[in-house]
Amino acid sequence: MRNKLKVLRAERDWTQADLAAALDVTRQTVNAIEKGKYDPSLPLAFKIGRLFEMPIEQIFFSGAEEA
Amino acid sequence: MRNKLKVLRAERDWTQADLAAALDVTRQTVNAIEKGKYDPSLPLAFKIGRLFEMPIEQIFFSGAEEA
DNA sequence: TTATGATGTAAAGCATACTTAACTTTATGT
DNA sequence: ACATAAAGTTAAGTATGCTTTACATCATAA
Repeated sequence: MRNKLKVLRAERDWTQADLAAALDVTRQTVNAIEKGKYDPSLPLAFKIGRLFEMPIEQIFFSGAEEA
Repeated sequence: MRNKLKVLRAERDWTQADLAAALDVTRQTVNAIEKGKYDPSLPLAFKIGRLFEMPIEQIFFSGAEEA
């Protein structure tokens, strides 16, 4: 699953640590999600959507590869 | 996290087993999610959204309780 | 009553999400 | 060169998502 976190962060000039704090997760978690190491849980995805004020589908997209 | 799975299923007259098959998960998984025992992973939530042709936020909603 | 389909539930196991702690790399500025 | 901030990465541990197997409950119907 790909995502726009890095761009959304850049638009706001936020560090990974800033975003992590806003989401109440660790910096490592933000880094891992941003780098596609794993997908966020649904609750965390909702938090992200709320924070950036956009639908989850506009932030995360399941590339053609996945089921 | 609450959800409308039971209603969406009812509207289509699908059993939990039908939905499970459509999502390629087990019947127990559908039952557990439907009963709020746990939340689906983000990829599964996407599949559900695609299947019912509606945004994830229209199927799942984080009630006031959760972070 | 007996059978059948749908739903509910539980235990054990594997995979994934997330944490803490620590170290490395890259870029920027002095 | 040295310091610092940001990003990248790793290991070990806990929690959650999902599977398989199995059994229990409930409604409908023959």
